[in-house]
Amino acid sequence: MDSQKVVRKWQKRWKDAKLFEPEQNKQEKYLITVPYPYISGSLHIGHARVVTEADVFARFQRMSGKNVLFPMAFHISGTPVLGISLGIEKKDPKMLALYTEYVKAYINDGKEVEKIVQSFKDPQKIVDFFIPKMVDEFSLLGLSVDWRRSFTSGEGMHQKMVEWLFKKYKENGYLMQGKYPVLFSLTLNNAVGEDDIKDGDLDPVEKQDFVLLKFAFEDGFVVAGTLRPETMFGQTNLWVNPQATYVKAKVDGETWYVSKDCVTKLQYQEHKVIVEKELSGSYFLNKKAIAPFIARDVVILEASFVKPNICTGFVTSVPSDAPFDYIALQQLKSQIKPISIIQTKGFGDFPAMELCKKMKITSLSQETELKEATQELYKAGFHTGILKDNCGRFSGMTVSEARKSMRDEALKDGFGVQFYETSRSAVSRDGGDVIVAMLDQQWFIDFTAKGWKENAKKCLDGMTIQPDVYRKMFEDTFAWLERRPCARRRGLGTKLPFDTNWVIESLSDSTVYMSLYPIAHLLREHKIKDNQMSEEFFDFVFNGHGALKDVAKSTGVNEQALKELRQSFDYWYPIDHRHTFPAHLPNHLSFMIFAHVAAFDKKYWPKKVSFHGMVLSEGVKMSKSKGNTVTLLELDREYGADVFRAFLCSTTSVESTMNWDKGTVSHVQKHLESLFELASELVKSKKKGESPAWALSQFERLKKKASECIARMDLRGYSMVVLYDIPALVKKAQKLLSEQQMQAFANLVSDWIVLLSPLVPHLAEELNELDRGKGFVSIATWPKVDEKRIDPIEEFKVEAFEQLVSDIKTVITLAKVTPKEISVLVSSQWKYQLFLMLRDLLKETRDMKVIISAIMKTDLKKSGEDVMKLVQSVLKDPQKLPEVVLDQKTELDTIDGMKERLEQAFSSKIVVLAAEKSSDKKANVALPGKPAIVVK
RNA sequence: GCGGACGUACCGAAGUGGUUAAACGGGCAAGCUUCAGGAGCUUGUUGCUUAGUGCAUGCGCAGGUUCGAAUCCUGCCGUCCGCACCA
Repeated sequence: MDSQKVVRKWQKRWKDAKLFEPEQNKQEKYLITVPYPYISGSLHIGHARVVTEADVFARFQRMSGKNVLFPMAFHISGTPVLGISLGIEKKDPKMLALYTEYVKAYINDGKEVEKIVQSFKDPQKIVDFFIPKMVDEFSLLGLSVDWRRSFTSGEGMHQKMVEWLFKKYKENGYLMQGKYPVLFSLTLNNAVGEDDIKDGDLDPVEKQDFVLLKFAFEDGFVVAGTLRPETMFGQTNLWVNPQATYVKAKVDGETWYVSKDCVTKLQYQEHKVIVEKELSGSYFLNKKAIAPFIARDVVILEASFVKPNICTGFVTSVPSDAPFDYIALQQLKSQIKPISIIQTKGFGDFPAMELCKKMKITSLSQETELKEATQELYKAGFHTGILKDNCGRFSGMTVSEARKSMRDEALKDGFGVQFYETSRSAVSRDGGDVIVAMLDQQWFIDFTAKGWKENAKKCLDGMTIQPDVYRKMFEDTFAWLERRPCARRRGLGTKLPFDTNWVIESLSDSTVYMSLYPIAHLLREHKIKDNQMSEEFFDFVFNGHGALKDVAKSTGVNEQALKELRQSFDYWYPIDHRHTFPAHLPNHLSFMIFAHVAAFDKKYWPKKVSFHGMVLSEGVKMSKSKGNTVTLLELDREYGADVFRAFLCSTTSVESTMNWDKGTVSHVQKHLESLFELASELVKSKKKGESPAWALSQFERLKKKASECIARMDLRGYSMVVLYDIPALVKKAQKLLSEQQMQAFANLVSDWIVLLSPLVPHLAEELNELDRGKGFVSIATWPKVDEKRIDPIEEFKVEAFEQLVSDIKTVITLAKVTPKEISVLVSSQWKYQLFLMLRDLLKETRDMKVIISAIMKTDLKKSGEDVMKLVQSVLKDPQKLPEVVLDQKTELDTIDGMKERLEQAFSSKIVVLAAEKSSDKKANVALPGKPAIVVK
């Protein structure tokens, strides 16, 4: 079977038949969504997981009689696309290579490739190039997506809808403005994100919150920064780098001494700085300054580890708790002794000294070890440290309390100033320095606004969360959500409608975009212009607010169109189901809930979220550098959609990790091929007739299991049944049934094909074409389970036969004989009576006394001793009691009926007897359902 | 540190108080089949033991609740994730 050909054949037919383009009707609807993907190049199997799982489930819902809408759109907001453009423009070799490779996957002509890559200097060109490719690639998976309703977050309808949302936020008092520190590129003169910073993804840059402390020095202050104000009672000296350049400057009217590099940073953090003169670091050597908190003279010593481009270029020294300071003093052979200030669990008076000794650090050149030691002490101190008696009014506080109190006091009393610094030195993609800048008037979403969290909680309480363990995480997230910056100075997206200098940040603009799915194609059809999609417009379409006539008048949209839009929205909304990744929980999904409760009437709040697991390739995370990325193009070429779908769903439960491993994938591929052959064989051989009850019963049972599993989105359980259990049953039937019976049994293949359809739709369509010759199995009705067909007794008889065969084999092996005659001795009559009684009794009690006394009241008493033994052993090991207890006659007849097949199987004479009629001592070991076996 | 999840065979994994734990998939081994390869089929894959279809052990470790625990509770060990403004 040529998978590519089959995939394309059916996808074309589905498309031509508009099979997955639903409109509102009288049926119950089901709107299932997945996160819209961000464009970033070729799609790979990581992207494929969420859509495939959603698709399998969507197909099942559709076949179960619901009107299912599975739509998809594309996200282009934010800075990553800009980062790509910038990288290409600045000829970043990595970026060029990456995108050349992406484009090459679609375009053969080398010159054309280069031309396209160069065009990516314009971000819109990236969007225009990749989106059609993404649609094609997703389609290759066989998704039942209605592509008519797709849009990007850059389109007018999306932007207008986001504007509407933000106006709602504003009206509700959910927005506020304030100061906010951001990473900032001096050359780009703009805020930057992870994507704009060189190696920002590998080694993320954070903003660290320092306190600058002022040390009275000459006519002003030497200023040193610290992350650990709680250690200030342990200060012994200051450090300066004599090789670096410093300045004397007026900062907000005071005279400060700081490194030259610090000046710009101070300016970007809202300080007024006028440089008076430059000074060498050596100017400060061995001079004294007065340390804050301890109000004592400390000497300024030289230290090469002090970097002028970090903070102010001065560092205050706390040798008791800072490994760098301790080692630096050691190397200087200084007389200065550390002052013990913090009691840290697991350490004595001088943790820095202890740790350095333990880690064998003796020199400042061991920078890596020193950093590690600093980290460890920082952590240990923060979690377990308590300030000692020599720390003034802060004595007895924990480190975390003291850090806050001392910081607050320093800021309040004016000898400290807040200052942000990057966690490492960083440059933007164009090579310019990245610093921390303070933005004024930053816009925030204020989740703490009155009533908002309560409503969000109400929405959550009404939602299904699958699996439910994630509910608590939602609750925790809601609890700690406070204020979130929601707009930036740059990036693609929607401008804040009431402050157009700002672009709405990309997570905040993608919270309610699903609301466009019911109407996107209609907006296009009716040629509704951007400027017509006003606040009144969305109020009407989304919430039914306002009068049709008024809205038509104010927007210029005709009443019929408005009515249609409104009806379509009201039909499809709310979202019935969103399938997504747990990483979205603390941000996107929580924001989605908050945004819905902020802007939509209660009946449109989302109803269900389900979560899926991670994706690995060959046991590790997929990444370009590891070379284990599998793109959807490769997938299509080598395996085809059905193999992926079957592999994903059968090897991985929805919530666990999928590991793409080629060995297993090709097994699945082969399995599908043989499954196809098996099913085709059934289609060809089926004839009217009667197949035995046990086989029908087992098939019905599997059908039931598959239906139950897929209904609760247990895709793995469902896949196992349709891919493995059913073929195993077919093979068993082929072995045990006569030709005529098998031909009759083969009729079940039609149901099987339907059951396969959500999972492997292309293969199922092929089979269906063979079987019925027309129509689409993709929209067939899910088969009903006929409980009446499930017959445990008939099934038990077959199992008993198989068990008997296996037992006889064991006995033969143990007896080491080639049997001429095999006797099957069916248990004595009284044991059936006992087992039946025991089965009922065991349902009520496990108490031996009660059971025995009940049994001894009956005529079983005459077998007294044997009964006791048997009851004891059954109670000890209740599995001895078979699921179904027949009577002696039925068992005899059943086995007698198998005689011929047994004789064939063992090429031996078979004698079937009741235990009572046998003189063999083995007859006693026979139990109901477990006859004794004697080989001769 | 806080919060959450997990720990079952050689591997992935099913089973969440009661019908033989390990279904199912894979690996490995033996046998059959095939000119060969690929593959397919059968059997086996905790230990002990046996003239008889057996017994014992067993779900990270140690306890507890229960007639009965992989499953519930407690403690310990180990692994993973989140703790934000980043899509």
